[in-house]
Amino acid sequence: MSHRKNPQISSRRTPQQNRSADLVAAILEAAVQVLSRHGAQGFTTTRVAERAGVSIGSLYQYFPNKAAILFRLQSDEWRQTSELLRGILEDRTRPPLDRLRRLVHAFVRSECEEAAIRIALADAAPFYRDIPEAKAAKASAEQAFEAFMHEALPEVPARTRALAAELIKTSFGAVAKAFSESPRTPGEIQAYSEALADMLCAYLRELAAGTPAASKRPARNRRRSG
Amino acid sequence: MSHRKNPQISSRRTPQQNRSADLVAAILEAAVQVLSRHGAQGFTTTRVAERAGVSIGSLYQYFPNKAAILFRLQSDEWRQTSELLRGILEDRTRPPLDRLRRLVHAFVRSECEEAAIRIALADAAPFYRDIPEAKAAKASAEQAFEAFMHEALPEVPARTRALAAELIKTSFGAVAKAFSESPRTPGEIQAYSEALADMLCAYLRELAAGTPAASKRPARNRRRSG
DNA sequence: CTAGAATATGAATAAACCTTCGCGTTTCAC
DNA sequence: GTGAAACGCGAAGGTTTATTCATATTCTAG
Repeated sequence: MSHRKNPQISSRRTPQQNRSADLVAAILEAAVQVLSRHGAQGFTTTRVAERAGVSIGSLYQYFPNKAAILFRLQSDEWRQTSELLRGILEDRTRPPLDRLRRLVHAFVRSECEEAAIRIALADAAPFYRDIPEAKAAKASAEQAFEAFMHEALPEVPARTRALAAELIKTSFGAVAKAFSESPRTPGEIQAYSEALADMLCAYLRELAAGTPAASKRPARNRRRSG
Repeated sequence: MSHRKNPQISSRRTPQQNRSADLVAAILEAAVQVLSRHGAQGFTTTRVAERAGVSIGSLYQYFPNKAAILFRLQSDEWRQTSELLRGILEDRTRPPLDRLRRLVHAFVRSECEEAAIRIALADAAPFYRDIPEAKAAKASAEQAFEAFMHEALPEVPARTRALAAELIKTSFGAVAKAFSESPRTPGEIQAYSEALADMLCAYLRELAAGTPAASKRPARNRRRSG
């Protein structure tokens, strides 16, 4: 496991004039296009610079290396998605399970849009994975979700709740990503989101109803505190 | 999406004598070691040959390219896991939900063993993805799971069941993979598997009980045939 | 034993790629 | 207007990597 070098992320130079800000914007837009057209494998600095219509030297004025560009794209994306999810989770006018259902639909839909770029970004994950700054972008949504779980399962022991939270977060993101990998019709997307929402809601309902399925589960391996 | 070249998979030459069979075996074993030590990024044909103690030329006698080696590793792994899962799913002496619970535990445990190689293989997926031969290795488990779902939800409409099957398969694999990516204690693994099993079982139970949570779900967006 | 097939070798080839550096150009503060 | 700082450029350096091929060695049938 000693093969992962922690790449530099902070930019070499910070844009101060308008033209350089435009240049950075052009690079980022070009990066998205290159990534979705050529995939993670074909994502090269030369191609990005070419597509952006700037010199390769200019690119390296503002990004210390290739990984920094990829990280920036992923980071922006996380931030954007975080905003979306937080907005839904914090709408206290609706009951929790209703919000969860909306969350699923919104997220799956957002994953299916621009699926190409999301898949490519995921493929490129080895380049920027393990960067501490990565978690900051997702922090907002994480926090909102913690609050949500607390609201949805007030009676459940903290340990159980934390476990459930992680499980839902994980399955949520992973399933949506897997689903976005092969193209589907809007109808399929709708039906699938509905099923995923059904599953998560069923789980939460069972947790809220007390020890889940105590009579139906084999008695061994019970490790609940109460 | 024109960037994916369908790589050659079939080997250039088939081993006929013992020494060449040994050579292929040595290469595959070395490939596993290189992959888990250096990751998908550091997986190079030179390193594999070096590690295996054979010449790079010999490697190319039996594998047409790098992707073929990776594909072979993934393929073997899928076959192996398929066997494991099928064995559990087809044990008709236990009730379906009990089998599902066992399935979860077995799968998560197997994913957590040798996590390094599994993560690296997933990272390398862009190299061998979209190869038709890939699906054959998983077919055995797929089929067993279809049968299982039919047994577990006999009364449910086929459409709903198919949707649930895909959802469970997807979330199952994705969650296990995500979970294996960061190291955990055996206790955590156990607790997490239990939670995942709880979730899947809750869902199946609700499906089996008829239209799930009809009264609790908003009336709009109902698209069930009945 | 021997010819031919199978096998093993590794230097060489060729291509792709990341990143740097020196120099010319534009902008801005004064 | 002027000097300095910011900006933009792209050829060139240097490394890595996949793959080939001519040659040498080993095996096996007869």
